[in-house]
Amino acid sequence: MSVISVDPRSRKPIWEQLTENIKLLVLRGILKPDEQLPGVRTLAGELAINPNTIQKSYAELERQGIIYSIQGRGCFVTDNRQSIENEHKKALEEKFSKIVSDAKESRIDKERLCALIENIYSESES
Amino acid sequence: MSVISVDPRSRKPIWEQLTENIKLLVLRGILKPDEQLPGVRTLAGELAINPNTIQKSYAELERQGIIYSIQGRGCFVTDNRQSIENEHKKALEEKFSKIVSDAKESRIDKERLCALIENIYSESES
Amino acid sequence: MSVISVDPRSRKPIWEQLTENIKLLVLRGILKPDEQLPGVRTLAGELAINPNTIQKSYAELERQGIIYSIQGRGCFVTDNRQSIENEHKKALEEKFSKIVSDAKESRIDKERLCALIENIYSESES
Amino acid sequence: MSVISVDPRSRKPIWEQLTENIKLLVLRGILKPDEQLPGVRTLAGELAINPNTIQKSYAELERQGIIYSIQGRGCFVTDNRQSIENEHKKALEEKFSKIVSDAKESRIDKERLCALIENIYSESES
DNA sequence: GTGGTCTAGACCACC
DNA sequence: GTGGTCTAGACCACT
Repeated sequence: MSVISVDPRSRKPIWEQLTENIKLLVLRGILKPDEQLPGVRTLAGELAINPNTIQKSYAELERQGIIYSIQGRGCFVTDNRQSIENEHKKALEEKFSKIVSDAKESRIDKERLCALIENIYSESES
Repeated sequence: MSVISVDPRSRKPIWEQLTENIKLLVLRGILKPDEQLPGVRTLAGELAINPNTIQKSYAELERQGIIYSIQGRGCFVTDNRQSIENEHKKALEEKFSKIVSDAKESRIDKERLCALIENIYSESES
Repeated sequence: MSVISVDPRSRKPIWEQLTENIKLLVLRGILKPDEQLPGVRTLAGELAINPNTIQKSYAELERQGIIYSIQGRGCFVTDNRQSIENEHKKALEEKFSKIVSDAKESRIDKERLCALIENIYSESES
Repeated sequence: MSVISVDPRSRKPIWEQLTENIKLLVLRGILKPDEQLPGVRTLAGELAINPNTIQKSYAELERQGIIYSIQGRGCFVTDNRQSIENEHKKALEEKFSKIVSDAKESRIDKERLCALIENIYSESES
């Protein structure tokens, strides 16, 4: 059984959810380099969605360099996890900076933000 | 002339941009309580977009309790700025917490986050 | 009537042909900046192919930054023709270099290649 | 061990890569006339690919007149290297001409092309 | 009206 | 068996 799941009722397109989902699995090392992804039809069956939707997601992942496909064999995880991870961190920091700017504009104290950070980082390791 | 502007190329719907835009103007006190908003057709002309889009945005703002409309007169800003501001701050803090969780999961140091905060808060007041 | 055409019997996917086709029209200035492209259904009718195929092509063109789409309005040509043109030239030169290497390996005289170039460049301006 | 290699990740079908690969070996004289090619199963084992793929490639090579097969014995290189070479050169020149036309249309100077040629031909003999 | 997404089902080349 | 392409037709949000 797969650990992948999507919410068809979300406003975010299923193929985007799927893309992000798999990206995270690769980032966390749950999907290891050169490991084969489930086939489009298989996964479509498990998630009860259309194979084409899976296909679109796989195509996007390949475009992003996270997976590669071999004709007649299937799709596999690339082994450049490091660069993907760096890119992901950079994107996160940008989003973070943007929201901090918003917070500043709304006159939220920076101490408040730091306190929130402390809370989250001191939570039990999941 | 209004200080309101929208970007039709953005992936975010125009009516959402407009809603957020006006919400900010109220928050910053640029639009004061009981001040009248520009008419639907007027604003549509200025922004070169469809009046229905403006209408949808005004409806959303009324639903959120930020403005009220009087039949045959127009739309006006409500005076509960304080509660709107609180709500806005709360929403910001939730988004902030969520992204901090993501950062933690990606093993970004909390010191890094605090440094980013310092940078932004020490920028010149715009 | 449109100047766009595709060959459904080619080995190259229709959506790729279409993408390349439109890219050339932009490059040659036949499609001008901010000009609207034909709608997916319209073009699908003209070319007697499925709207989804057009859609895939438009999506790729948007990803390449050659066009942009506005929700509910349509697709339009971007105005960064210069950068697209440069990128295109660079790609052409790479392909050219690669084939010259092959020619060298096959012991084709460089004089022969230059002669071919002369021939083509002295042809009547189309 | 053979000097043949293929890249299963490439978008180009493996059997095509293989065909081209062997063709080059014949052209360069590494595979000499009447020399026997590795057996289908042997080569399949070495390259870790499906025997059917090798079979398809050998069939294509035979169709092109580059090798011939003897029932129960195996496949052998034909000795009409000259004609193959000529055909290969002709194909190269056609591809070359086509790309030069594209370059002309993109207003790349012919001097630029000649310079590229000079560079490549003056490189150290590999 | 537009583009964007999704489904269902087909066909293809490749392995 | 696999992924890749294409068709037909539907639904959605946005304008």
